[in-house]
Amino acid sequence: MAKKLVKSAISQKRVLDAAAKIFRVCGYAGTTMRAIADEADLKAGSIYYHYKSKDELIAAVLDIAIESVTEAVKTALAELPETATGRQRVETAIRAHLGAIIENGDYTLATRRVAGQVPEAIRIHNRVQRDSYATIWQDILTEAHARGEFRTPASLTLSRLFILGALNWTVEWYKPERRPIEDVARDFASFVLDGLGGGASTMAEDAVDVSPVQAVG
Amino acid sequence: MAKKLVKSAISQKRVLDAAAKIFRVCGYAGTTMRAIADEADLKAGSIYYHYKSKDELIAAVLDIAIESVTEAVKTALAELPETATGRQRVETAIRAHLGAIIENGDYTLATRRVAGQVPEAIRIHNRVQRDSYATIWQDILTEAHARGEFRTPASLTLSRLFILGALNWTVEWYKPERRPIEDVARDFASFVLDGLGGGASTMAEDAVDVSPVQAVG
DNA sequence: GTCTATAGGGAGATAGAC
DNA sequence: GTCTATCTCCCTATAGAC
Repeated sequence: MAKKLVKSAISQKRVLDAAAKIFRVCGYAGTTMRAIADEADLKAGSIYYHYKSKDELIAAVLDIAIESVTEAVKTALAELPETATGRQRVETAIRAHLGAIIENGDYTLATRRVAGQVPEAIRIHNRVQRDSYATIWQDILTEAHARGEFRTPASLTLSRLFILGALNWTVEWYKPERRPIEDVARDFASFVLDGLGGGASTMAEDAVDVSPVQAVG
Repeated sequence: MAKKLVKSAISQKRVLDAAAKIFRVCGYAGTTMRAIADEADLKAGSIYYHYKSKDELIAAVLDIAIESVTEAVKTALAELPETATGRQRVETAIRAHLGAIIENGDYTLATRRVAGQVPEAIRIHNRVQRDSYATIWQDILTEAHARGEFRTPASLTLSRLFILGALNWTVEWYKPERRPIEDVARDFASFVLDGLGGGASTMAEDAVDVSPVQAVG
C-alpha cells in the first residue's frame, strides 16, 4: 500500500503470474521452482523471499482464479437496473464469467490442471470459495424460475452445472484472434436461454467458421 | 488373442487401469511408476515388462479415453432408424457420450488432468483422434441444420463446442449414487435443444435437489 | 531482494536373480 | 512375469554472501 512496498509487490505479482503460467502448462507436480523462477527472470532461491513454499504459491493462484470470476460477475450484476429480467441477468452473468476466465486464462487453466492434486487444507479453502460462487448462479436461476421465465420445473442445480460446464470449457479452445469473447458470450447466452432448436431467436448472423473442425480440447 | 496370451493381457489391463486412476489423481508428472505399481499390486520394476515407459502408458490411457467415446457414439447413432430426426440424433449422441465418459471416468479425467503436459508426438496423435471425433458431431449438427431443425444460422462449430463443453464437464461433478446418468442425459438434451427459457418441453418432472449448492468443480 | 551452493529426498529406468 | 537392487538425475527448501 505504501510506496515502500511497491517494488516488492511488483516482484510478487511477477512471480505469481509466472507461477500460474507454469502450473497451467506443467501441472502441480510437474511445476518446478526453477521453471517459475526462469519465467519470472529470477533464480530459484529468490522465490522463497516472496512465498514460503510451492504450496503457498498454488494456493494464491487458486484464490485469484475463483475470486476474479466472482468479482466480475457480482459487479456486472450490480450494474444492472432493478428492473432487469431473469434472461438479462443470465446473459450478463455469462458475459462476465466468460470475460473473466479468458482474461485470467493462465489462472483458470492452472486451476483445472492441478485439480485434486493440492493438499487437503488448500482444497477445502478453495472449495468454500467455489461453493460461494455457485450460490450466485443458483440465485439468478432461482429468481428467473420464480418469475416464470423458465418453461419447466427443471433441476436448477443441473441447469447451473450445464451452463458453467459449457462456459468453463471455453478456456480449452478459445483463441482471442479468432473472434471476440463478447461474440461467444452472446451466442452462448442464446444457446442457454433458447437452445438450438426452438424459442425466439436473438442470435445475430454468425461469421463463417474459420475452422470447421476444431479440436474438442 | 490365443489362450497363452490371456494372463499377460489381464495383467496389462490391470496396469493400464491403475495408471488411469493414478494419472487422474496425480497428473502427469505427479504420477510415479511406484504408485501405479502399488495400485496394480506389483512392484515398480515389473511395469516395464508390460510398458516400455511412463510415456507409453499415458499414450495408451489417452487413446482409450477418446476411442471409447467415439465407439459408443458411433454405435448408438448406427442403431437409429434411417428416419431418425436431427433432434433424435443429437439426443442419442448426448446420451452415448455421457454414458461413455462416466463409465470410463478414470480415463476421461486423466485426459483432462494431463492435457498439455504430454510429449509432442503423443499429443499430435491424440489430437488427430479428437478431431476425428469432433467431425461426428459436426456432421450431426450440420445435417440437423440442413433439415431446418435449428432455428438460426448459428455457428455450428460454436454449438458443438458449447455442447461438448457442458457434457465433458460432468466428469468433474457427477456422482452415480445421486442420480442415473440417463437422467442427466435426458435433461441435458432438453437444455441443448430447447434451452432454459423456451421451446416445447420434453423434460420430465425432476427430483428435488439433494445438494442445492454443489461445487462447480 | 537476489544470488550461489548444497543438503536430503525421491524420481524413471535398467540388470539380473528367481 | 515378477522380484530386488541400484544408477543417475533432478527436485524442494535452506544458509549465508552480497
